Amino acid sequence: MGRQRPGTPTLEEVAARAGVGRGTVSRVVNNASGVRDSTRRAVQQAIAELGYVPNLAARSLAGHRADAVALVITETDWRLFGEPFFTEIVHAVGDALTDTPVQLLLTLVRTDTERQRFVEYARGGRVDGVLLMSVRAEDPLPDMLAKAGLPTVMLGRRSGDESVTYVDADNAGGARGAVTHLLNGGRTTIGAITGPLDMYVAQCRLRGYREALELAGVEVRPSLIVEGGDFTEESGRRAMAGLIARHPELDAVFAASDSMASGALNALRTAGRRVPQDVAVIGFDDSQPARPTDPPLTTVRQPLEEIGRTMVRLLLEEMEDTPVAWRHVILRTELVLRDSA
Amino acid sequence: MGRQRPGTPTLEEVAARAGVGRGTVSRVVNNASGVRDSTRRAVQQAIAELGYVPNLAARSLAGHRADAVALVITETDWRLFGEPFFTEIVHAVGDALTDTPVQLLLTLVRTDTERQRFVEYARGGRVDGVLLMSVRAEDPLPDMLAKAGLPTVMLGRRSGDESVTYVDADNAGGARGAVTHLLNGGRTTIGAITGPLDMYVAQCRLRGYREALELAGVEVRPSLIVEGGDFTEESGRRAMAGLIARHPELDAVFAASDSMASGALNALRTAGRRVPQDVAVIGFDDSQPARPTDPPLTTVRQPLEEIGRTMVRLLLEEMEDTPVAWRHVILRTELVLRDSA
DNA sequence: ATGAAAGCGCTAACAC
DNA sequence: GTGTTAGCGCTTTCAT
Repeated sequence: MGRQRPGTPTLEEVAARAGVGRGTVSRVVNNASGVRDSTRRAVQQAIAELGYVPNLAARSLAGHRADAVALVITETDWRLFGEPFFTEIVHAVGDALTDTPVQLLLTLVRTDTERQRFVEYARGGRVDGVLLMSVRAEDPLPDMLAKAGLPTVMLGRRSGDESVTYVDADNAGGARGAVTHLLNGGRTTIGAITGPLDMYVAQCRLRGYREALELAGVEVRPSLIVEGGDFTEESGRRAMAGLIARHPELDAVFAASDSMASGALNALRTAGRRVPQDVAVIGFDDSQPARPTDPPLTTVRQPLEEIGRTMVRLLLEEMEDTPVAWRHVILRTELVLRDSA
Repeated sequence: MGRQRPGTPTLEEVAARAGVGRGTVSRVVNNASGVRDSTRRAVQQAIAELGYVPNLAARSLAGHRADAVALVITETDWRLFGEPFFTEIVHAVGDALTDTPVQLLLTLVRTDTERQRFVEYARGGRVDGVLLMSVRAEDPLPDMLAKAGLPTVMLGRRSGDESVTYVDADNAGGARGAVTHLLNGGRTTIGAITGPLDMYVAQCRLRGYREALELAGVEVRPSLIVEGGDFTEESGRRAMAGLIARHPELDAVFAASDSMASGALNALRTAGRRVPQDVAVIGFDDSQPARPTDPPLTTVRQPLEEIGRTMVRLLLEEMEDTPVAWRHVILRTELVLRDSA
C-alpha cells in the first residue's frame, strides 16, 4: 500500500515556484484573508501548474480536524437500506453538508470486529463527528463514542432519558393526532397495531394512541392493542387478522408503521372489509411515499428532510470548540390525509 | 471543530510510562516482530492503562497509507440502494475486508460538488483505493482517479476496451446460455427486451441473445428486439406489450433484467397468456432473490458475492507497492431454473 | 532487541 | 501582507 504517489507536489514546492513563503500558500489554499490579490493569483497559478493537492493527513495532524463526519449504518439499519426512509435521511444529510468542506462517510457496522475498527477509526481522529441511525437499546456504540468525547448525534433515542444528543420525531404526538383524527371522524372502536415494545419508538407511538383515547374519554381496551414482532408488513397482516377476529365491530386501526398499515389493509380486504368505508387505517410512516403498489393510506408523516438537516446542524455545533450541553430536538409530525378515512 | 480530544495520550507518553523508547511502542502497536515478550507485555499494559489510541493522521503522514478504501455510490447507484444487488455487493465487500485493517467507507457522489470533494479527499490520501459501482459511460470519475494514480476497481465496464481495472459478470455468456436453454426447450420465436443500448452491459446481453440464435441457425429478427429505456419493471411491461402485439406467435422472451422480466410477465398475463406454458420468460438477474411478490422466474444469476470479493482482491493487489498491469476479470454466470420454462 | 533521530506536509503563532 | 518557525504524533532507518 502506498498512497499519495511519490512525486506529489507539496506546499513547499508551490511556495518555491510562486516565489513566496509556505505560510502564504497555506493562506491561499484555505482562502484565508490577508493576502494581496496579485500574490494570491500567483500562488493559484503555481498550484494549477503543479497540480498541487493538499495532503490531508498532514492537514489533519497540524490542524486537529479531519473535515469529515461518519454516518454509521448498523446491522439494524441495514434492512432499511432499501427503504425510502433511509434514503431520504442520507440524502438530507448529504445536502446539509453540501456547503461545508466536510466529507460524509457512510460506514457499515455489522459485527463486533467492525464496531471495534470503526471506533478506532473515529477515536483516531479520522472523523470529527458521528451520526447514528436507528440504534438499538443495547448497542454499546453511542456510549463508546460519548466516552471517547466524540461529537455524536443520534436519530431517535434509546429511552426516555437519552444522554446522547438526538433528533427525534414527535412519535407520541403524531400517534395522538392520528387517533384523534379517527375519533373526530366518528370512529369509535379503534385498534392499535404496535411495533416491538422493547423499542422506545414503539412505546411512544402506543402512548400517543392511549393519550388520544383518554383525552376523548374513551376507554383503552387492552384487547384492541396488538404488539407486532417487528415493523414489517407481514407483522401487520398477522396482527390485523387477530384483531379483526377478536373485534369484528372494529371500525378503525392505527398502525405503528406504514408497512404494518399495508399488512393490516391486506388482512382487512381478505376478511371482506372495505377500507376506509368499513374500517379506516392510519399508519405511522417510516418509509415515506409508499411503494406504488400500496394503497394511498393516510399516514403520520415524519419530516425526514428536516430531521437529517437538524442532525447535521447539531453535529456541526458540537464540533465547534465551544463545548455544548447535550441537546435533544423533537420535530413535529404531520398528518397526511390520503383517503377519506 | 477539534478532534482527538486534548489530553489524548501519545506514543511518547506510553513509551515513558513503559520505560521504553518510542520505536518500541510503535512496534508493539503494529505488532511487528523483534520485541522481547516481556517488553511487549509491559508496553501493552501501559497502553491499556493510558487508554492509548493511535493518531491516524500522524500514522498516515508518516506511513504513507490510510488503511481505508472508498466505495463510491454515484447517483446512478442511488436508485439501486434498495436493491438486493447493491446490498449484496456492499456486504461482500465488507466481508472481504474483515480480516484486514482496512476501513470501508461508502461515499455519496451525486453532484459535481460532491465529485470534486471526493476526488480531493481521495487524492489527499485519505483512502488507499477506490471501488466504483455501475459507472455511466460519461462519468469522468474513473479517469480522474486513474490520472491521479489512485488504485481503482470498477464493477462492470464502460465499454469493450475499458482501461480501468474491473470485475464484470459474463453478460454475453449468460444471455447466450439463457437463450440457448429456451431454444433447447423447443421455443422458436424468442423475443428480446434489452436495456438502454448506450450502456455496455445492455449491449453485451443483447449480443449474447444474438449469438445464441446464430449458433442455433435461427434467424435474428429485428422486430423481435425491443430496447427498454431503462432496466425497470415498467420498461419491461411496455416493451412486452409492444412485442406481443407485433408477434402474437411469440413463445419465449429474454429480458435484460429481472425487473424487466417481471414487467414482461405482467404484460403477458394482462394479454391473457399463461407463463411459462404459452410463453417462457427468462430474466437477467440484477437484483437477486426477487421480491416476494414476484413470480419465480428463471433467471441468469450473477455471482454477486464473488464479484465483491474479487473487486477487493484486485484492489488490495493494486495497493501493494508492486505496480500491476491493468486487470480485467469476468466471472461466469449461472442459469437458475425457477420454473419449468 | 531497542533507543535515538530524521522526517512526513501541513497549520498557526509570531516576527518583520 | 508575508516569511519564518515550531510543532502535530507517528514510522522508519540507523546505530548500538
